[in-house]
Amino acid sequence: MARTQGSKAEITGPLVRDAARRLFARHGFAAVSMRQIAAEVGLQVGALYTYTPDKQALLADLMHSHMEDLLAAWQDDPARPALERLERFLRFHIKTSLERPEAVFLSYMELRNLAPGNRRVIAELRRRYEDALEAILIAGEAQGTMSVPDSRLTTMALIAMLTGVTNWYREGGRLDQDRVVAIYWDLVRGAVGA
Amino acid sequence: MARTQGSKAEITGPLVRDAARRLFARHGFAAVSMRQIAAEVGLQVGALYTYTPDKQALLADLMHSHMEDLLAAWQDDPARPALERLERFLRFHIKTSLERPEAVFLSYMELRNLAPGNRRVIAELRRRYEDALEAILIAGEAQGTMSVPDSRLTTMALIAMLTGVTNWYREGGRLDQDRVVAIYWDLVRGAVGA
DNA sequence: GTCTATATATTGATAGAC
DNA sequence: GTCTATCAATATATAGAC
Repeated sequence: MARTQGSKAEITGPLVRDAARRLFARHGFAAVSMRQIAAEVGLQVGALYTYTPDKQALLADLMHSHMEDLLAAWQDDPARPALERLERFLRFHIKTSLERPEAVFLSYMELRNLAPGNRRVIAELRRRYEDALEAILIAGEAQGTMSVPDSRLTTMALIAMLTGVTNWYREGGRLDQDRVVAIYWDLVRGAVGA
Repeated sequence: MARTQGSKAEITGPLVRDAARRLFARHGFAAVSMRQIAAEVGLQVGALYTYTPDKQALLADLMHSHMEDLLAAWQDDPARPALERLERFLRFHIKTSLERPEAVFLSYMELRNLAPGNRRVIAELRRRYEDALEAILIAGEAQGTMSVPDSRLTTMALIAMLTGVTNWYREGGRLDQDRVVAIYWDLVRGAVGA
């Protein structure tokens, strides 16, 4: 028999995660209390522990599922020209960063507040994401369509540059998403000497 | 009469600030207790309050003095070619970031943990620093030596890219500072279409 | 200037009623 | 599944002795 539609657990669980993600991103993991999260959802503290064994697991879970989503959503095709792959990566990264800025910011910033075991796991996932970009730069260099003197440094530089979009972009601001992508693509294309 | 040389206050005060800077940068402001800071310096908690009225003021002071140092140290010459000014800015920014990574990281990340009044002050100083770079990009566009379709976005993108160096650079690692500067300069020069 | 001791508030987490 | 009540730990900050 199917699970009860609209059972409270299936509604409240995601709400708890949403609130935690938002608050952690805005104020930092350590600065947010379980009581604040509960209040944001309209619960009392005790009820949160139906949805997470503890605060640390809540953070780790948010970061973990974000990185898994990211890696699952990124589909590359090594057979295509490297420049085309790079543009797709850029568009993917900016799109994700603007759609889920809190999750991106969390996974980027809160590694230091993870327990060592959790940190290793997330660092490894992040590494795989970085490697996806680096593979494109290496291919571009090999194909002669890019000039990338140090693929590792360039990878880190480009990701830092693109992720920075979460620091200043405001919905409904001066630039819309397509325009942002277009400008970043100009910058990145130039940076890799294409 | 001159102040007593080597009085404890003149030694301990900076030590407190150093410890706080290091710990705040590593674990985040909210995650660090006054007890941890005291222990790092070899004091008991109460003694810290000789050097700061409270924890918030300690953070604000660290960020404030860093930004003031940064702005005082940056000397631009608008009469020089924009490309030359840009290279100097890049060298200055990377040099500072590698010499004082904790201060740079703090001022970049902990705005959110400042009380509103302090936040306004630091945000304004940061804005002035960003404007110093943007002025160079605008001059480059005007001189025809750079192609910068959106000077504000490019400013934010370049600063994010350069500041990212604190995330991965390790003293004694694969690349020394001059090599890092050289590679970043290739990236930046390309990005601004020079 | 630093210590010990302490006031007061808040934290993460648990127990048991409903 | 959520509440109320509570525990033990820890937080910032202050007071007064030395």
